[in-house]
Amino acid sequence: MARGEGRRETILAAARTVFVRDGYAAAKLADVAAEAGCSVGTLYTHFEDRDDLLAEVLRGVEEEMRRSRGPRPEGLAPAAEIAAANRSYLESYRKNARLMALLEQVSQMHPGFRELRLRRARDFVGRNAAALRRLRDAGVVDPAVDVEMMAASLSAMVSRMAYGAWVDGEYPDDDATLERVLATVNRIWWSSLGMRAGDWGGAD
Amino acid sequence: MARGEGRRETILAAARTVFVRDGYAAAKLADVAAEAGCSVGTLYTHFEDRDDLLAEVLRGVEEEMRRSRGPRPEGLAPAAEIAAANRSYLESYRKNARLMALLEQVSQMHPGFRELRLRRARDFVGRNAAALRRLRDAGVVDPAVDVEMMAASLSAMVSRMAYGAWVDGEYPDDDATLERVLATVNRIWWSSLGMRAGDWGGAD
Amino acid sequence: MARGEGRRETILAAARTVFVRDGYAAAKLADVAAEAGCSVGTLYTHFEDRDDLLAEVLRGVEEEMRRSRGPRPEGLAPAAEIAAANRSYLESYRKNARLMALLEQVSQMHPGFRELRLRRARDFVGRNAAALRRLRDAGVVDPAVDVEMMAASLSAMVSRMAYGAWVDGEYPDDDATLERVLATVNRIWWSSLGMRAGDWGGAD
Amino acid sequence: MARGEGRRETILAAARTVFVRDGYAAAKLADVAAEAGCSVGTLYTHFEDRDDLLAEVLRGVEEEMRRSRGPRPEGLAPAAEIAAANRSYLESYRKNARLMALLEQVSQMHPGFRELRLRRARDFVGRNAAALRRLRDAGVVDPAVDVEMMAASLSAMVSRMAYGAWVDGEYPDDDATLERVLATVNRIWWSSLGMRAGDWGGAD
DNA sequence: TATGAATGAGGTTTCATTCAT
DNA sequence: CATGAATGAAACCTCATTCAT
Repeated sequence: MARGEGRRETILAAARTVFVRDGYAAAKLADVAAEAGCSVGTLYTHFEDRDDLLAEVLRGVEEEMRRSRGPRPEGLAPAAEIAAANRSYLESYRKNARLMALLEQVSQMHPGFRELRLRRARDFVGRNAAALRRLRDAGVVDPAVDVEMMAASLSAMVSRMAYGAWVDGEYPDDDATLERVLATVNRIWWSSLGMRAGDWGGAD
Repeated sequence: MARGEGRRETILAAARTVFVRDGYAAAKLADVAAEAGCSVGTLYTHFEDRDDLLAEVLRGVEEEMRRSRGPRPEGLAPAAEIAAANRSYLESYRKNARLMALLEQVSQMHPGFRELRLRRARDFVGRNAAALRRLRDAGVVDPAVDVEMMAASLSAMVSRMAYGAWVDGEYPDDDATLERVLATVNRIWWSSLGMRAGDWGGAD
Repeated sequence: MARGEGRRETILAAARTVFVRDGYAAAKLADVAAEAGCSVGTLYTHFEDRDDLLAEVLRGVEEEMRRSRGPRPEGLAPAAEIAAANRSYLESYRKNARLMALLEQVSQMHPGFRELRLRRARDFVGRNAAALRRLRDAGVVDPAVDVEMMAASLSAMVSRMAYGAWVDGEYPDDDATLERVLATVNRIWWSSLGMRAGDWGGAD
Repeated sequence: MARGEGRRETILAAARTVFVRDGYAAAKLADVAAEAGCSVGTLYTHFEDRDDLLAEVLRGVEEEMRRSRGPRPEGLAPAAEIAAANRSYLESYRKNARLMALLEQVSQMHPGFRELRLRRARDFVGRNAAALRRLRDAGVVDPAVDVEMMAASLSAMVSRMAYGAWVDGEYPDDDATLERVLATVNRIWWSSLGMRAGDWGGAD
């Protein structure tokens, strides 16, 4: 119906809906077409094949998340900066939980999807590692610390907690849960970096 | 062919090989039968269906892991106890990484498999929470701490690091990587519990 | 191959051929496809599944039979009306004997098919009961008669004789058999309704 | 367990239960073995194959029915003799309705089973034809009547009504239904034979 | 560009039958 | 005679992809 770009976007939105709703294995192109209000043949006018369609969906999400995350805030205290990054990550994850689950699922099947997930993870780890390096250079953190591995570990903790909370549904899906998770991971971050309780005041 | 003594075990081993090698979706019963040296029909003499076969494979791994993990060691210092638990978990994960990946993959498809994974996760978290409670009652850990959430977070960190190391292959698959990961997560555990560096001496 | 105009009809005809020739259990979709000159997958473009295909075949026959039977003729003497109805039923049955046998067979397996057969039977009985009621109200038939049961019995007789003649093949499959059966069941109908021989003159 | 004959009878009883309960297509030898308390292999010690087992079951029922029906009663008035035969048939059918349905079902698949059913039907028709011939020779019935066809028709009526009542379940399954059916078919019999109402008094 | 009927490869599942113990 | 694990042949059904209109 709609021309050119509009049609492509419509299909992407429909595919996102269907893939997220039914999972990778159960999602059928016929359903995507129905959701998009076009025929299956049309899908092949705009996308290579089933996996290409999914890849585009995921690429779109990555873009979206990148946009929603602003630049590193200036002038925050280290503790506050960490808290802000964690909050941003958790909120974003909560909003896109079904998609993150989908990404997790498909990343085991095709190397292409795996790269997508790893890129996202490395991006998060990388930014955290940079923050750690700044703190180390500022003398806040013990110089002997394995910065790369610590950034990876603390990042892994946050992302897996998000998975547990909003994909596995291990806790009630409400704001209180987010705050509780956030408070805990923040505390672990700070203490791991050698910050004393006094440094945290009102940080969150 | 065989008299049916080890038949079931033979099939389980073959299924483990094939499922791990090809992934859930691509694994074919014909390949399992070929690997086991029996006909496809025989699989149905011992298992309900394809999913039952996989479930038994995974149940077997759970059992195996449970056995490989001995009882909680007596008389260790808290820091050493934590280190021992983490080492045990990481070593076990490393040995069964492909299966853990498989479990991750299928747990998104069938609730039954999901329960299997969550049970394993909750078991690990639960034991860690118990350890935390002991430390809190002993006055080592700040009484204000959210024990459940902290146990969950620290456990999540360890398990996700294992996933990154041996499923994603983010680091070289050697003993040095295991030690590096272990040192980092131990340090985070200890500092999160308020232990000072002096408490750790030679713990690992 | 074809453009899908008569595709559905082609498949229905092929299915009818195969189901009638091989019976419900032995009929294979591969044979239906071969007979229809299309691939097996195409069957699923037009029908839910194997049973849906058979149901549509049977529904088609029902329709066909309904059309072949005109409205109740006006101005016939009661005896002649009965004779006409019986002739119409027998001729129709003879023409579709294999399908009636198939319907009999499958109606024991799936409730849906059973309903199809019972609907057809009840329709025949119902029309006969209506005729009986008219004759009772006109004083031709003894008012004490159990109209429902008598209509059911006389209908059962006609339908089972048709089954014996053209499914079981108890008599030669020729026009003389039809006339012989018809003469006999007509005579039973008439005498059961208290009509004397004089009423029948040349009725048939 | 039991020796020789006893074992064979046990299996036959089990097979009867299972075939009647599940129908020909759904009946599984494994269920028969379970019901009989033996292994599947044992079934093959006593019977050729699945169909042979069913054939023996049906042959047993035929025997049983033959025994339950006594010799033609002496000294009854014709109307009463007819009524007695009809009652006997209907009662027997009602008792074995599930088996009659099974026989109907399988008689379309194998000629052997078909012969079994036709033999039973012809037996009933034959006895009725003999009665008719006696009545014709005694001058009760019009000599012009087609005795064979009339016997077949009236027999078909009775048997199909029994099917409708106790296989299709078109009426309540109680004694009143049996009496109602019986009264109706008797009346049709009698009037078809030219007997006047006065002849029937208390016949039933 | 859009359509949607046609394709067909391929896996899972069932169960009567056999035969070594 | 009894056992029951092993067999393996079939058949249904799915669905991504194509291509004539």
